[in-house]
Amino acid sequence: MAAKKQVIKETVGARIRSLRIASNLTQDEFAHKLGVSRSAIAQWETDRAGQIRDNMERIAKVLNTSMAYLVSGESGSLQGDELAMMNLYRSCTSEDRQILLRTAKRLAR
Amino acid sequence: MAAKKQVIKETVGARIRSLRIASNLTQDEFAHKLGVSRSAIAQWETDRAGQIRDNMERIAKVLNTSMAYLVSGESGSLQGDELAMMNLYRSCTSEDRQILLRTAKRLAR
DNA sequence: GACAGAATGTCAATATAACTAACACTCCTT
DNA sequence: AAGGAGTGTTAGTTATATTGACATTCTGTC
Repeated sequence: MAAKKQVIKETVGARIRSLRIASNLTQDEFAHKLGVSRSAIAQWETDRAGQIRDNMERIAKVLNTSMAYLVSGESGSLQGDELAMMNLYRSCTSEDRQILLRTAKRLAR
Repeated sequence: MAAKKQVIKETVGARIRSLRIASNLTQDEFAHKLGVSRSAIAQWETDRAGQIRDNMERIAKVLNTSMAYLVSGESGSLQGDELAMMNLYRSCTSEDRQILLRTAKRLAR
């Protein structure tokens, strides 16, 4: 109810828009991929409405990012292929993680 | 009773509960700090209902954590073996990165 | 065990936010 | 000027978060 004009420049909407454009998607195409209306996208990107969690997860997947980045904008958050690599690594058993680490050590210059 | 394995809480609710208890707060005290009803807390922690963004921000503040962790269960910064893995990955050529990704895809369950 | 008080779980009803559909506006291109 | 593509905006609807009341479990104490 209180006025909540954010001083923070980087908003969730700004990050969504930035990543959508980086993916060469129009709002319409993006909406179709997510299964929501285009006007919902427009409102997300202008921070007029939030997103329920299910949609946040889909957004992160389609834009190859993490919910953590969308929500927080933390620069340390992994993106793209680095995120994919870490997700795979985390879903491995500890034995397989050691295999990956050894392989990476061998390949790294 | 040796060192307890650090387990990543699976759901948002589990993480909220874990942090609330770590702060020695009852649901009632927690609700009062946030300005919401106690039953809302109970439903968050049992994943019967989500939280709007404003409340997520307050939750993170009261529990001394980040929205990113609450939402995704991942801390913004990498640590230990994960950091080692990512450093190695980053020092690989793009060809070798592809190899690592393929290997990880094969190993991941 | 039985009781009381505290803490939490559950459910119907309500409040509020997300979402849709329709329309408006701005750029381009012809 | 007209039309189309892309996006912004608004009112209305749908979906979800939140509340309040009641139920349940847990923890001591007798």
